Amino acid sequence: MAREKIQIKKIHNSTARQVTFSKRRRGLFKKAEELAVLCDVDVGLIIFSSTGKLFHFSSSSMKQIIDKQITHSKNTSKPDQPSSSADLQRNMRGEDLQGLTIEELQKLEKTLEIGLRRILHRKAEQIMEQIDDLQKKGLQLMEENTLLRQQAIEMSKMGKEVAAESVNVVHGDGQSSDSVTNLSNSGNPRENDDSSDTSLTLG
Amino acid sequence: MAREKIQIKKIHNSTARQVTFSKRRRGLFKKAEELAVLCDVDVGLIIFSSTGKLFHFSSSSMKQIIDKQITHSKNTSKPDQPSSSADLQRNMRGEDLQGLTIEELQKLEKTLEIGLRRILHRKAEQIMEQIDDLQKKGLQLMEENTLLRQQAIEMSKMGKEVAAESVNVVHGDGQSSDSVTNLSNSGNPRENDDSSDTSLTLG
DNA sequence: ACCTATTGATAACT
DNA sequence: TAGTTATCAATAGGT
Repeated sequence: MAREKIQIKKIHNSTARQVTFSKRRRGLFKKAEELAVLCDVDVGLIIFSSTGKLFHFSSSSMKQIIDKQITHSKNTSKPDQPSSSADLQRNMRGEDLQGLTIEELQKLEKTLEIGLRRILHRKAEQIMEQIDDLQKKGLQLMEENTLLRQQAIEMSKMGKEVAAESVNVVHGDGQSSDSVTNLSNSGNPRENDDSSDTSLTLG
Repeated sequence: MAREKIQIKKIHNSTARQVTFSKRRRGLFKKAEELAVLCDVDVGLIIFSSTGKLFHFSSSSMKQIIDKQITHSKNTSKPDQPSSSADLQRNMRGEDLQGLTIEELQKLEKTLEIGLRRILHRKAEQIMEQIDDLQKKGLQLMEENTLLRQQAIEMSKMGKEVAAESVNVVHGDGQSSDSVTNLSNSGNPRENDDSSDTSLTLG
């Protein structure tokens, strides 16, 4: 949609692909949100880039709180119980239906439809919650990483100073810090951390 | 992006909202797929309409990836309950879903879908039975009618003969058949219920 | 559902 | 990565 029409197939030039990803991702998020607002629907959008970055948008979150209240308030009223609970439960599984009238079947159908709708809705919410969670954890880990890396650098400096004082380096076990020991990594070549708004990198 | 610029806020006219939903949903799916292909990324898109309908798009193995991530992160929390029969029944109604995992929700969904399918199947059977029944009764009545009509004709002939003899015609109303009275039932107050291709409505 | 004037998105370039 | 712009694509309102 621009200077030239393009074929919808993988862009092989990696730079161009990255640029297009950036632009189109924004556009997609924008349209997702517009749809959610205009039409009053729940929209969830998840994108995993090939480098493991996660981008997501979801329109429901405030909605969950409201739903919780509704679900809760529903429990206060429901004196309904025609046949036995066990019968009803079997009926809801589609068993022992032979004795039921069309009206009863219709009522059962409605109940299941509503239940199914709620379950689907909740499932989508759950997925979005999980994603939020992952994102938060990822960010925490990234911060932790940064901190540890700095500590490693400082330790490395201290090590050099010690070495300068005496050529005899005790190669013993008398290490002080504990949590830092496993930090020999540094083999982490990705740094840019261009993180835009909602991105998270999974190792 | 059209004849007139619009504000991004809920469309109050329900018809217009539905139309816009339809159009924009298509557009969004298209763009989601284009992004996935052009940039070689995994895209997952979930839309819940306000009527409970679910629309989704996902490129490649989104589902697996999400499930994996979720399963993995699940280990970090969740006390887990065995869940009583009463709980299950509420869950099947779509209530108290907050504590359930996605796996549990999925299982519930499957159970309800199967139950719903069976109920619809049984309902269709029931309806067919009733229709058969009505048809039989209808045929019976038609035969009975034919008979009665013939009798009427004959009576009429006899009446004419009698009339020929005497101008006094007896205008009797003597209805014979009994089964005709019960034919006005089928009172079904179900309303439109637009969704659900699988529903069967009796007029 | 189809049409089309208009707005919006974006490919190529800087 | 950000900004510009010519061009293509999406779509709001109407039929």
